[in-house]
Amino acid sequence: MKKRISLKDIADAVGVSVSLVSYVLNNKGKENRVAEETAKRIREVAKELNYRPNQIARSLKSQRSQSIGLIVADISNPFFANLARTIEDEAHTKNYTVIFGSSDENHVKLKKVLDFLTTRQVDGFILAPTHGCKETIIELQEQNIPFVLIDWYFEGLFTNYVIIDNFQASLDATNHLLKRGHQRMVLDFIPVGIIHFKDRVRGYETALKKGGYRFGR
Amino acid sequence: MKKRISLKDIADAVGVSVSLVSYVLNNKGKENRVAEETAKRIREVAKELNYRPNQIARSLKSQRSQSIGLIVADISNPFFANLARTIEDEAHTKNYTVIFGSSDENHVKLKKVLDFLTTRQVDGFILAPTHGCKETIIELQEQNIPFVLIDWYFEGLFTNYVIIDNFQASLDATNHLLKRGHQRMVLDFIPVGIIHFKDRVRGYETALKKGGYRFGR
DNA sequence: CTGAAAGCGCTAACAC
DNA sequence: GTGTTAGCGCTTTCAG
Repeated sequence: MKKRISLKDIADAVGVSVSLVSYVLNNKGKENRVAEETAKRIREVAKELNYRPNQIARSLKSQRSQSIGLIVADISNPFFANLARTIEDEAHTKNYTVIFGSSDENHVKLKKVLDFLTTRQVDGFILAPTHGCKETIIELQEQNIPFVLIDWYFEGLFTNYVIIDNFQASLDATNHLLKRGHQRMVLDFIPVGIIHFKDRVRGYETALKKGGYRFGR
Repeated sequence: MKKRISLKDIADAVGVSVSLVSYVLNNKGKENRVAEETAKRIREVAKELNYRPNQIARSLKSQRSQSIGLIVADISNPFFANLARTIEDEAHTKNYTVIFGSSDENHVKLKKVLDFLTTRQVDGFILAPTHGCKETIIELQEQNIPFVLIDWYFEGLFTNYVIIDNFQASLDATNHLLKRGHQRMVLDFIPVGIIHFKDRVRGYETALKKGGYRFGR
């Protein structure tokens, strides 16, 4: 039954103070002029004892958890799963961990998950908004927790977000169809006033008008 | 710029000690006979100030991070993404958070991710082994970190694992084909000595023999 | 019924 | 060059 090794264990083994060990293991030894010999001993013992820093303690001190919360509608949805993978890779290279949560497109659940992860002190969120979550987003802003929205944004709400260019995509799609000679088409969408649907309608309409076609609702 | 609210903030606001606040907010007030009136005040103020416990501090004290590491080959693979979702739901109900990592079926990367998450003090792992990771698994055991293997296990290694019944599945599949009148079939598999492939061959062979058919390699 | 204080593992300012 | 100490936010023992 091995216990986890702490800085103190190393300090005791080498016969120095914890702070020295901390300095050396964080490579701050240079500036603090730690004796090369001591540094070497410390590094050796740390390795021998298989020391793993305790990120929790570190986080408490630094006030940064080095983790981000990823909230999507459903992590088992391929679109989000792919996203998750990319985010994971990027996060890991920056020494960040990613904790995920699914909202099921339900703003009540979204809030619950957000709260859950906030308690875990995530440093920020990447989240896919759900219908009706505007209030929650505003609260997030007020709490000063960094976040970026994906796949969706709110008109009149100043937030970071990354989405596709719905207008351009719709424009291109319509033009593509027109070019192939299709003149009668219908744009199907959910009429809930969501910004990206508006953009898509606009793209569709623009392409039609530019081509000299009729646009009706 | 709101700062995060701590127990001390509440204590100061109410005019009591932090310990009292801690008791009340953890519902240990009953046993410790906290005055109903005081308890009420504390709860009110906590709500007003929108207090969120700091799980990091809690973890440092309790030595449990309330999080589990999920390591799969690739989180964007639908099989694993589905698994992830189920695990997430279950974990959240138990007040556990799940941190994920992908190994890309590479045992070197697996070890790296394991190490990364170990530093974060996850309480345990759910992991899909990769080829060649036996050594790493043994180290995990030696470090006394709880884990359960999924989709794969090692012969001669005493670990928890959850897999499908490869033998039965293969037996059923073979029987199904035989029943439909298919007598010439071939079982294709990767000959790397992985336990579940062995089981599948065994199921296949058993079905064939039982049916009185020839089994050759 | 309530508070003081120690300690979880780590960092960093400061002292020697 | 190295050690002491305070403190991150919380829980919990022990006093009062």
